[in-house]
Amino acid sequence: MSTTQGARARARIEVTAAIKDEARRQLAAEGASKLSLRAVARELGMVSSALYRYFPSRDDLLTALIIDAYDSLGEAAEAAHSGVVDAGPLRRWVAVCEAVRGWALGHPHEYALIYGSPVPGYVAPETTVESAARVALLLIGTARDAYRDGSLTEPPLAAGLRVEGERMVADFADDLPPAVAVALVSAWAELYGLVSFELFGQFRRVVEERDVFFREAVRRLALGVGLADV
Amino acid sequence: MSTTQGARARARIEVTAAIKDEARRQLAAEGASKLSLRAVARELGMVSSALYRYFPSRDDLLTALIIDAYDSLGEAAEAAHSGVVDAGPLRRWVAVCEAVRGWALGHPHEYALIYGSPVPGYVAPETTVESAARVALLLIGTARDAYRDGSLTEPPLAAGLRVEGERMVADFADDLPPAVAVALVSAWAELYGLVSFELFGQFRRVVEERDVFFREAVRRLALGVGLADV
DNA sequence: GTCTATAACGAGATAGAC
DNA sequence: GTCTATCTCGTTATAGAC
Repeated sequence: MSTTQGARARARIEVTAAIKDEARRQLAAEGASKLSLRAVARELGMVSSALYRYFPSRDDLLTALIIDAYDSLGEAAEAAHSGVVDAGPLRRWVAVCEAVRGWALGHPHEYALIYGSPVPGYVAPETTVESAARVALLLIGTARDAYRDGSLTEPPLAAGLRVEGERMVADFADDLPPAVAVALVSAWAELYGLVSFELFGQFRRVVEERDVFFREAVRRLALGVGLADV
Repeated sequence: MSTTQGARARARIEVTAAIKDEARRQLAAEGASKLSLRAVARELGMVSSALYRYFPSRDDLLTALIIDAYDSLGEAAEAAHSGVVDAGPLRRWVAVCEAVRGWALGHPHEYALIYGSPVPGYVAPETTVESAARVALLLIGTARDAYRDGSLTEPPLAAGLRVEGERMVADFADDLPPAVAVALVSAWAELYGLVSFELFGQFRRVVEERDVFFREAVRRLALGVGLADV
């Protein structure tokens, strides 16, 4: 009995994975807005109605792909971070940023899915936020460590952003000074600007030495947050 | 005779504009990858083959929309810049950045077309680069003016980026020091990271006071390039 | 010469009856 | 779960109106 259930559960997991793999292939070929349950089913030799046992709608399949992408990116960033846990905050910051870029270059279509144009008619549910936050948590962590060991230089904070900074601290950057929270959010967005421009072709004929260029750019972002240059 | 030609030319311009308007409407509703010549024709009461007199292919229509978007953005940025030509470089930098953001918020789908995920199967031709460069030229201009009037503080340049910086100077940043060219390119990409994150929903529950947040962020970008805080 | 309309192609999506 | 009839699409060839 339990073996039957186990086999059934295993089969379900396998089919779910096969569906997502095929969907990812279509994502790469046609773009997220053209993702079609029917086409996925056809490619897998299933009938479209069978897919609804695994994903109740196209949007649910999309959501699963988005969460997978955020988690895959998050794991890559966390792995890179673990590799340098003993290094100083700035080196860890750079390692996380380089992992983000590396993952993006290796998974361009999944990157576009989560950080590119929104899919028309699709709104991401709350379920995605936890996975989406993983990279940001690592970046916040490096700043927090630098703050705790006293090596962090608090950046200036415009008067008009004091309240906003305090709200940020309360919401997701506990312990940190408001100025650092504000700087972190800017640097976070700017990091993805660098990655997106490279990935989406805006650096063509503009940046050639992309590895060094990126590393130095994210180093400067870290300095802007207040991490020490050691 | 010339009036006939004029009428014909005028009609052609009007029809071309109507096609692009309708295409933009579909862009907003369905996304670029689903843009369909037939649907555009149907909505305009034309037959699909008639469209080929105006755009030799679907990709050419897309290209026209992309160029229009870059030009519309460029004009907005140039207009904002003209409004503050007499101000210092940093104020002009901020004005240009705010114009970019303002245009993006007002034209989200056209922004997604030029700075969002690439359209699968479409490659932008060289024809787009001139229009695409207009904002960047304004930003470079502010740095050049600051450099000429002596108010620019040259940012540090990593050893590994010297050659790259010199190439950038030769390619598009004549007169400027290599360190400034490199910093400009980073700031340029980072600017669009800020705009994209706001527009694509990543700031939901993260940034609330978006006007002030953006202004202060792009001010910091300007300082990173070396513009003086006056 | 400039335009629009008809018709058709091959490919693919879709809805519903069975 | 299968099949079919009917849609969509980009694109081309052709014919005729202005």
